[in-house]
Amino acid sequence: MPPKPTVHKLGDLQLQIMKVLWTNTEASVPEVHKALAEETELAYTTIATMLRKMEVKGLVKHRVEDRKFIYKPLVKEQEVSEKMSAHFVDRLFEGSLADMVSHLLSTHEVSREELVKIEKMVAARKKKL
Amino acid sequence: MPPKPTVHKLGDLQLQIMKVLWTNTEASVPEVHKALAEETELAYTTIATMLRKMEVKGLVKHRVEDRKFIYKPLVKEQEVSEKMSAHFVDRLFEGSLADMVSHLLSTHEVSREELVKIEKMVAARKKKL
DNA sequence: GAGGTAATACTACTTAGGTAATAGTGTAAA
DNA sequence: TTTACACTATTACCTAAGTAGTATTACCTC
Repeated sequence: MPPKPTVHKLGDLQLQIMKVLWTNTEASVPEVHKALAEETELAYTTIATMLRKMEVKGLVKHRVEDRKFIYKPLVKEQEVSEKMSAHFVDRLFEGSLADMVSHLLSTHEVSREELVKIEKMVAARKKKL
Repeated sequence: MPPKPTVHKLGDLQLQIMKVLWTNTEASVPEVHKALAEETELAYTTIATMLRKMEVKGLVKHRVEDRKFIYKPLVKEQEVSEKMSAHFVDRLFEGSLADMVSHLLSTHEVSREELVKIEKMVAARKKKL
């Protein structure tokens, strides 16, 4: 098994699959397929193949139970979000979080509630310095 | 020429190249190559090939001048950042800017200055609602 | 025990990004 | 006028993601 999967560049489908696994802690192929069916129209075998590839890559592992493959994540959601975010901020905003937020604020739809939430988080973070 | 390049998923190299073009408003292949030489060790032809591919994709166009290809961006930096950010926030945080910021704040190194900057931006944004 | 059903196994193909070697060409210098 | 230089053109590979068809297997039901 490969030790360190390069977790900062997961494809869209892989990420969707991971999200299902994170939410359910584990899932069989049919379960993943069903969970994604609402968003996309993918063949059953597509999911199965992808999971197999993801296992080779070290993102998930499986055990057999009841003639079914039960897949479990091998990487934490926290870690993936972290790596992906860091990579993204680096790539696009040279690592400046402020630039990123600035950009998002000026282009993204944001509700007052979200703004308040952000303010609170920033304030809290400031105290920790 | 393709009308709408899918601007929300540029590869790393393509983005680096675009950044050079945006900064210089336009650039020849040697110029791009030189600009990127500080960050990576890429063959001259790699840059040339990539620019050709990017032209096919509709990201850039070129004119000939003095026997050289001068490439110009066909998409604005603003637009690319916007699309890429939106896609990213959607993919990873189900579109919630607050979740994204929360995550970044808790995992990313942030200086006091950055926090202050963000606070100001949020406050300014709130007034616009 | 025959057959249907639900899984997995295998194989294959397409596309895009990335990387680069080699071949060709035209201009300027010697 | 020959050659070297600086570009572009052509071609080729590799990898990863995504997508899925076909083959196989095993179990369950009648």
